[in-house]
Amino acid sequence: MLIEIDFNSDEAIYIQLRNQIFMAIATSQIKEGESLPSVRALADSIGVNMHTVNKAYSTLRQDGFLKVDRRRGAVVAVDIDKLESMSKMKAYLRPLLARGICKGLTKDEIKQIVDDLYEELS
Amino acid sequence: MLIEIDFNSDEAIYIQLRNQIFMAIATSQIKEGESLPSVRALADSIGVNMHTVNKAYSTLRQDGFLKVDRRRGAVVAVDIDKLESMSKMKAYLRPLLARGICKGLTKDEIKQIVDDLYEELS
DNA sequence: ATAATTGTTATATTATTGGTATAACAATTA
DNA sequence: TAATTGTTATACCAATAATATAACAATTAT
Repeated sequence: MLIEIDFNSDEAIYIQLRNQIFMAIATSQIKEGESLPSVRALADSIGVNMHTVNKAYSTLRQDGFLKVDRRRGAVVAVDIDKLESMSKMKAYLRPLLARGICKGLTKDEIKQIVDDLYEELS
Repeated sequence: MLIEIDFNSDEAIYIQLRNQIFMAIATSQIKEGESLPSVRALADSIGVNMHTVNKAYSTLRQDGFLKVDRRRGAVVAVDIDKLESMSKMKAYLRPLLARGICKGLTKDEIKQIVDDLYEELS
């Protein structure tokens, strides 16, 4: 798994990590049932503290993307709750779309971006 | 202008403020050329410190949503840079869509949410 | 059986950020 | 002249992000 952290970003490291794991799962670079590296191994490989990785894993577990097995470590196991996912997506999207609308982006332009990203991520 | 702050939210107050101003501009509750309340007046009306409002206004100015006129205060003046807006939108959307794809949301379901939000925000 | 590795938890420290509290400044307005 | 504007500066407190050790029980490998 290829993880790239920008240490000059204003985005927290554990958030960057979480986002890249989102993308790795979406693009099937990591598949359902497979294990992620151990917190120590991943921390070592990207040069951050173990707890930073642990925090990313913990939030992913809490949000239903991983299940932790004592034997196999952090295993990809996505808990599908469509209603909740739709609701969260809408809440996250609302201020973003409002921002775009202010900047004159049309509905079709937004949908085009969605198409592009789906192409990129699937 | 109706501003509602959730003091129990984990979202920073100045971010909540900024997002609601995005939405107020998008829905034309505040129109181009109109002034926002003074930082002190708005701070008073929602019960927060002046600097919290000032921070929201400053980021909005920096991102090209307001221009500050010594006489008229913070005036809505959206600077349209479509290329940059598209680029930012794509960057913001990427981890969100990755998250949605992991949760099994289809392209059409995302587009439906975009439609709903455009209906709500325009 | 022993040693090593797993996720997890606990504590402590440092730096940064968010928010508040005063206070002052120059420019503008009433 | 007095009041209000955005802006800036300083200080303080609380929460968060990240690091550094350290230990624990459970599991795995030797």
